[in-house]
Amino acid sequence: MEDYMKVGKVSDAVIRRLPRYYRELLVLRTQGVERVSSEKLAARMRLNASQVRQDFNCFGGFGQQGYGYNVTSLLSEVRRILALNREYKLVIVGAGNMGHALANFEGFANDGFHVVALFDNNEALIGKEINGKPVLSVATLGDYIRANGVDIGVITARRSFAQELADAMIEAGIKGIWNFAPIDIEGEVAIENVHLSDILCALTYRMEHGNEAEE
Amino acid sequence: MEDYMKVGKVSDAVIRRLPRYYRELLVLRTQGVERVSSEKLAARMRLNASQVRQDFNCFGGFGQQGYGYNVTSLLSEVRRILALNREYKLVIVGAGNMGHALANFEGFANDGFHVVALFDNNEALIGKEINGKPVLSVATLGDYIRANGVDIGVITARRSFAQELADAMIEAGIKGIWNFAPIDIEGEVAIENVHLSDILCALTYRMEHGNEAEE
DNA sequence: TAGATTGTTAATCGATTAACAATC
DNA sequence: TAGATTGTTAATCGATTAACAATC
Repeated sequence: MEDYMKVGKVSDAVIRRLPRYYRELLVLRTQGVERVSSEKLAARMRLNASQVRQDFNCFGGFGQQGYGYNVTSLLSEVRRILALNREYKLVIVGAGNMGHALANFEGFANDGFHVVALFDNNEALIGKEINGKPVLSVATLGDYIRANGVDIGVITARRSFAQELADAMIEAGIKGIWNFAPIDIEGEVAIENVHLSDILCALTYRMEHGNEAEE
Repeated sequence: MEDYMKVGKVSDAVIRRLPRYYRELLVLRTQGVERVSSEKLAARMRLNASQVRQDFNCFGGFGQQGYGYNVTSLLSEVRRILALNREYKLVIVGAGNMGHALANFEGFANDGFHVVALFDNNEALIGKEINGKPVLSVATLGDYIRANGVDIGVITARRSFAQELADAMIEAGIKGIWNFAPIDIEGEVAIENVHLSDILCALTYRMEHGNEAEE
């Protein structure tokens, strides 16, 4: 194992901040900023400078005393830590409105995420194309994943199908699942459950109870 | 102020769990379950029973010793706490794929969220309808919010417009903002920033580094 | 009453923040 | 060298978990 792979158990809070660092560093690079101190980066992100240094030091010493962090090299370290320095094949299961939106998601463009196909059980959709990607029958999902080495499965199907779709994809060797159905998918791969309704409810809570604790 | 309104400062972690309780209680009610103990509820949600009791006791004593919690009445308490016992008017700013998907979002159906209009600056879209809702010019956004008492603004516009759209909506008296643009919107109202790319990056992190710390 | 389970206080654990020696 | 800023240890803060008296 390479030296830079030796990371201890990293807390969920740190993992959630990594993509934010990545995003902020992209902005800094776009602005042509060459170096940044933990203090400046923290101020931009409304974090604490100690926290920024602690976070990066979970993975290695990327800074230099008296100088700070080189934006370009820190960016490339964070990319590597997030495993964004490779390509991913995605399938979207459920070709409804949400599946449609994700098939056109610009956020995929930059970071090597390639939607290779959508799946649905609606005969009217099967055989069509969405954003140039074929819509296939859910019956062929497992075989397609195996045959094409698909990495990530995105679930936008209804709640009642979500877990069995996940099981089928895991069985077929998928590495990660990004679930938008309103149920907590479980399984022995990396899973991110996104509950849009939950976020909306948190919003109404804050609208009602005041906004001090915002994010 | 009513007695039940007296809540101290509630941590973000608790607020994030409230919608999950709500969702789980809806399932229990659907299954016809009449009462539930903190232990059973915790087991279903993979939480700790103490935590469940602590969480509810931020807002009041909803249980009964030796009995547990009545599902129906707890559900109605959580609904009230989340401020879901009223109706909300929403506008969606940005009638692209994501705006389109949200205009059709089923999660809105149950909980009194009503999308009343979409806004875009694309002349080709203005005047059209999406899911029966008019697409209007962004130039009329502020006036529309004022005239119709819109509660929540959903931003699915591009990054470069997002903050100024938020500012305009806040100026017009909006109460909450649900932002999907890849930037952290700031303002003196309740705001939820959803960064789908960030979640996807957290997924690839876990795919690469193993899944022990999953959610 | 006896059993169950809450509400609540205390203990533990982990994450954030502060401090500072190391060093560029 | 002097100044700046890291990496890292220690202190603090807050959230989670355990324990148990109260009570239905």
